[in-house]
Amino acid sequence: MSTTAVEARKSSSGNVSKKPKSVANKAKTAASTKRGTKPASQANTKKNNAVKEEPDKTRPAKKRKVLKADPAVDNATEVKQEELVVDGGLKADDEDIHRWWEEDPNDHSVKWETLEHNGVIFPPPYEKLPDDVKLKYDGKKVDLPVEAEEVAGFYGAMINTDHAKNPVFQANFFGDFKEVLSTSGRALISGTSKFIEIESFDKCDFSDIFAYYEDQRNAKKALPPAVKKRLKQEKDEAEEKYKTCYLDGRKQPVGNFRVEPPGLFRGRGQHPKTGKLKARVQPEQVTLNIGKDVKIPEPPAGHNWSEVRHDNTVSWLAMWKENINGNTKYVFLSQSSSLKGMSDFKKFEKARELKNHVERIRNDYRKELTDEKMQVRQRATAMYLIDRLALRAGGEKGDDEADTVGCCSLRYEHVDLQPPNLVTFDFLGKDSIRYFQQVEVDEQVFTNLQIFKKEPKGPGDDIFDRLDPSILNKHLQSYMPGLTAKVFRTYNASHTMQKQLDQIPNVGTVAEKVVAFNAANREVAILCNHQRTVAKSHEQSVAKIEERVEELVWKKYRLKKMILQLDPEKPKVLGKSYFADTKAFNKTKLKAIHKRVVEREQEKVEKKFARDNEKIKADREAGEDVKLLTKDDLKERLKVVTNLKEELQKELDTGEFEIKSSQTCEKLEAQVAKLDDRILSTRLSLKDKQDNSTVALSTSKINYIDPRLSVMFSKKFEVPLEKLFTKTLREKFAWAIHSADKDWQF
DNA sequence: GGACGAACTTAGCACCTCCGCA
DNA sequence: TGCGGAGGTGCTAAGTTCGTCC
Repeated sequence: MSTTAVEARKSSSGNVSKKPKSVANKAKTAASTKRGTKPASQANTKKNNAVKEEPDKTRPAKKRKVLKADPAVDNATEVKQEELVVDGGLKADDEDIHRWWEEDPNDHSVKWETLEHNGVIFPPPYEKLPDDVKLKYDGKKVDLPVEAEEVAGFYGAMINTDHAKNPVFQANFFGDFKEVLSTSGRALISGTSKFIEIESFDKCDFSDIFAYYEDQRNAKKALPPAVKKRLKQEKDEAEEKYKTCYLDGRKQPVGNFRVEPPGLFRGRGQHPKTGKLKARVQPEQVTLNIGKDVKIPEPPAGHNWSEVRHDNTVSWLAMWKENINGNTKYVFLSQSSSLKGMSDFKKFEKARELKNHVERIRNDYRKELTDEKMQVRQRATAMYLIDRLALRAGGEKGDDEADTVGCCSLRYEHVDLQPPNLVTFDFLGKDSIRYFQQVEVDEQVFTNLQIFKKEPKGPGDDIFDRLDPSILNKHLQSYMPGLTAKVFRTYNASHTMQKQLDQIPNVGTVAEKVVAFNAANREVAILCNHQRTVAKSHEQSVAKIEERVEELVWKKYRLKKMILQLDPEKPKVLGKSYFADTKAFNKTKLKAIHKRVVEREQEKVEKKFARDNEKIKADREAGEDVKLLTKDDLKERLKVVTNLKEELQKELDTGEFEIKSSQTCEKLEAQVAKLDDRILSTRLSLKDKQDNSTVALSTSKINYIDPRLSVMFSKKFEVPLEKLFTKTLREKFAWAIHSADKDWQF
């Protein structure tokens, strides 16, 4: 990915102009969006599907149907026990494992027969600030009604964040804060009955509130480990019953069983509503979905649920509507549940099915690039971009959302054309992540894009004005049931990973193989434009590693100088090139390195001294009869530093090195070789760090790369799966771990 | 056939934990 | 052994897709 893309990310606004509504002059001849019945293969959900379930002993064992017809899952039926050695902690012979992925996937959109759960956990009620912690307005402390104080606290706790510095965030927060203030009472000058009107954000001083919450955070951090452990245990115990549910009698983990706490909406990019008050959700707003004839969880005392449903065609356990965008929030099962595993499995099988159609689809869209009908030509061009660049479909967005686009919603200003066939894409995609790519495209694609940008179109106009995702997807369904634009992303990601893995030679250490695996993963992440913010400390830590490399090279320089000092004839034996780097340092450079090395050594001694004294202090408090270290002790310890300083100065002045009598040329050469190894590995890790600084590998690993590829790699290359999948991922992908062998192919 | 909404997947960030290095 | 930082996890925003309604 280009550096430019990264830089632009920092200011997520990018340089992309917002589409003026006046030019929303679309002649979108959208085809019918009326859809037929869901294809069986897609609407493919079923009951009795748990991964690590605790079987309900009261129920008869479920009948297990083994698939034979579907070649895609043939591997699943042929797993040998000994191949399960790297199965992520799941016992190979575990009879408790419900192997739903080996069962008949025929389905009728029923997700469960019985469902039992304990509802959701609500966030704790607001705790008032201590009396001495107040918002200051115009320099005066003010008393706020408790409702308004809570909102002020939301902002006050985060004044050190980038969000809080965003003017839109501030304006939205302040607007809602004033509204809460007007409905809940008025602000008083603290300790008086005098009202004060809060009208200007700039006159608000949240620093006391911030300091209070910061203290709370630090106090929590500083708790003794035993207390932390106890608190965690208490929390776990209180939450235990919400963490699991029973789906068709099998115990399943629940995902987000906590209702989202109130706060300020943290919209990404230039979201017009960022900073608005996200209201506290009351039980009266929450709808539960649960099986019939089971105990309905009690709402919190004095409250009622909005509704209790028994809809077994959906997988959510609870839902409510949030107040900012009117979106529905759901409580689902956890990623490691059978229900989610099943839909993951189906997603990847769908992508694999595309293999059988992709050539035909490509041939067709290549032909259609010259179609007379504009809509067909646009569709073919969009298909080309989705297939080659892994773009998202790109649905239309409203004015009350951040201005981001995907393929179908690309606008004039997002695509720059440089003849003969170079296209520059520059737009903000999902999460306002900048997509910046220069690509050489087919001549006809280039010509088409020129046509789609022709006058009278200008900035703000859609490139694909005859197209939207529903038209595109409807066309795709004619090739394969359930095929949508999104499937191409999964297909291309997994296909790329397979190709990359095929190129890795099965040699070297486990660590080397993991590096190669991650490099393959990185190719996929780059394809999908998965980025992450460069850590604030990144530059600093890179500089630190660079210094470390420089010092290693300097150490090598000294060793080689010593060899020459011991035996000036050595270049004849080892070759002149061996000593070439003894000329790499001039006096200025050496001085700088010496200074750094001496300072660090001094710092180390002083830190150790302080630490030792702290320990002694603690021992004394515990009643031990020990004396604190004195300034003289420190002086004594610092002698090592003084000696080092003198030794280096002498080297600089005379060019002569102090060599211990026990040293020999052979020993020094061995040390040089060791340093070479260290320099190489440090440089490699630095490169890895820099290559990965802006690329997020996890998103593609979690969502796009068929996990069976990773399992195959683990087994074929004898790399423990723990090196590729975290514990959570091993749980999420239990189905893949149990169904892929070393020969599995996407 | 467009608007809207439900249901689900995909996504990055923030916080926490734990491991390796000095 | 203590500390910093990498890696892991939870949270929730932001997408896609598809069905319904008018």
